[in-house]
Amino acid sequence: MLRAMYERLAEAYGPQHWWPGEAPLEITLGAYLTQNTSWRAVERSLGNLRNRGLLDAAGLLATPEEELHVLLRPSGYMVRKSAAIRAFLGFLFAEAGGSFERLAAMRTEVLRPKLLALPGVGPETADAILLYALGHEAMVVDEYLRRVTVRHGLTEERSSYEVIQRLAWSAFAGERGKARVRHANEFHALIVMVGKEHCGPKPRCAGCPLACFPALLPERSI
DNA sequence: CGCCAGGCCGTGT
DNA sequence: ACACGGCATGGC
Repeated sequence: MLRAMYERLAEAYGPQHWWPGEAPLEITLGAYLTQNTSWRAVERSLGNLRNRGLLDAAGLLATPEEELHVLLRPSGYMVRKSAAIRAFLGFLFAEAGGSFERLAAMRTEVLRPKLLALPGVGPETADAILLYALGHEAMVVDEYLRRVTVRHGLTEERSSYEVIQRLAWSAFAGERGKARVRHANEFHALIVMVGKEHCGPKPRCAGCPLACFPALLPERSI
């Protein structure tokens, strides 16, 4: 079922190739800043950093907290996000000498728990960093994917992150290695695409590429 | 004005 | 383990 949805979305929206050529630092910052926040607001904050030449790990770490608050203000939660980003940068230097390449060389099973132990990093942020900044085999689960699976009768309303993640991976059971990474990358990007347009708190099913997938529970509105 | 946005955390049960 | 409120700002 998930595989069919994936292919339908890919057909409808085409290749997303999220964050091609973007530096892993900027991707990581985006992963933090977009928490419960629109991407437009995130771009403003990233623009502020770029204008100050602060898309740089060492430079960011040397930036006073209060200045960071001002720069990150447009994307909200500035106190928490500033502290969280600084904590990550400290981790990056302590663990990998400030090199994303070296960080990426760590095994996922080792790295993921370390990321989750950082302040402001939950499962979605950890997996987004692993997948999009570090190229690991990670599957990102977000509110949109949760709604899609619930509204199609595939998961319970209160399913855990892990349950939804396993279901999502079932779309790529036959894939290995780089192909798996590529599919996970596209899958989350496509879910966000369809999610923004059709999967808000109130579903907007008109014109949705997934509308042709009948809900397994007839009384549930999709 | 009210609701929402690509979550996470501390607290109380 | 799970539910709930708070966190900040901007768009519509």
